[in-house]
Amino acid sequence: MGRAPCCDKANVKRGPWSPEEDVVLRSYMEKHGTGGNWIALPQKAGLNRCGKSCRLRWLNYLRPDIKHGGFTEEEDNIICSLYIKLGSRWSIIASHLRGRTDNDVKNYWNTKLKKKLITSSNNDAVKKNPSATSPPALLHAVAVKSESKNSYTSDPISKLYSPPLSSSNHLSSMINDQEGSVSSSTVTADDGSGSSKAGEEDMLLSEFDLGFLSELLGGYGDEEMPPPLLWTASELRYS
DNA sequence: AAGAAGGACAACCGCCCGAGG
DNA sequence: TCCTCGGGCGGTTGTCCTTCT
Repeated sequence: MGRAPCCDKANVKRGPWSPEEDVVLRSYMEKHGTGGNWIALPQKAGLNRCGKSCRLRWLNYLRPDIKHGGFTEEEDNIICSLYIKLGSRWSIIASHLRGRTDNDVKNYWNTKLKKKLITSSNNDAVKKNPSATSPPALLHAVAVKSESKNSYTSDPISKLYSPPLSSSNHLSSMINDQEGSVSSSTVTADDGSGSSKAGEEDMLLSEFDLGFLSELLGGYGDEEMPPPLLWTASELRYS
């Protein structure tokens, strides 16, 4: 028996937001902030929407200083490098890019960056070894994933690159503890069920693959990452 | 010109976790 | 200590737009 839904889905509007709804939500947020409760917000604001939907709309679209599209080469490098180090921890990756949201980064990765990486790898592999007909296994895994609808747990690249973290608390401390770099050594190899051994077994990535990817990406492969650009509470609440 | 296919991205779903009672 | 609730996250789906045939 699952938990009760956060709202009555039959009685709330779903789908794309209208400009009118955006105006209502934005003006309410500018005047009151979230009030510490997203679930109650739509009722207070006079919106016939789920609280989570309001939250998502605000964080990913209406929030001030949000940038859409136009990812720079430098941002590409940061995203790729962090993906190598952290896996699909989009919120953390997004925190390193001012004005970018996790959803934005995730979409960008899934639609463009992943393909770009695969293309680059093919070209590079051919340059290095003309007789080679396929990219390294790791990048092949990306290609496999892009063609499948496998779940997260069976995603080969997630498996390889995503040392499961024991808790979001750990992630927060990881971010806060950073003094300008994201090190793979700060990531706990833990499968989330208390077995670190399983986590270690997941670290199947060879040095060759990591080196290859770093070389491929250039930029931040083995260098220090720029510090995360964390949003302050006031920025988030906009109150 | 019309339909199909693919790309981009907004939005939803379901799960996990921490806080608080 | 247990339970409930809300926030947050990552994966997936839906929709619109553009390009191709």
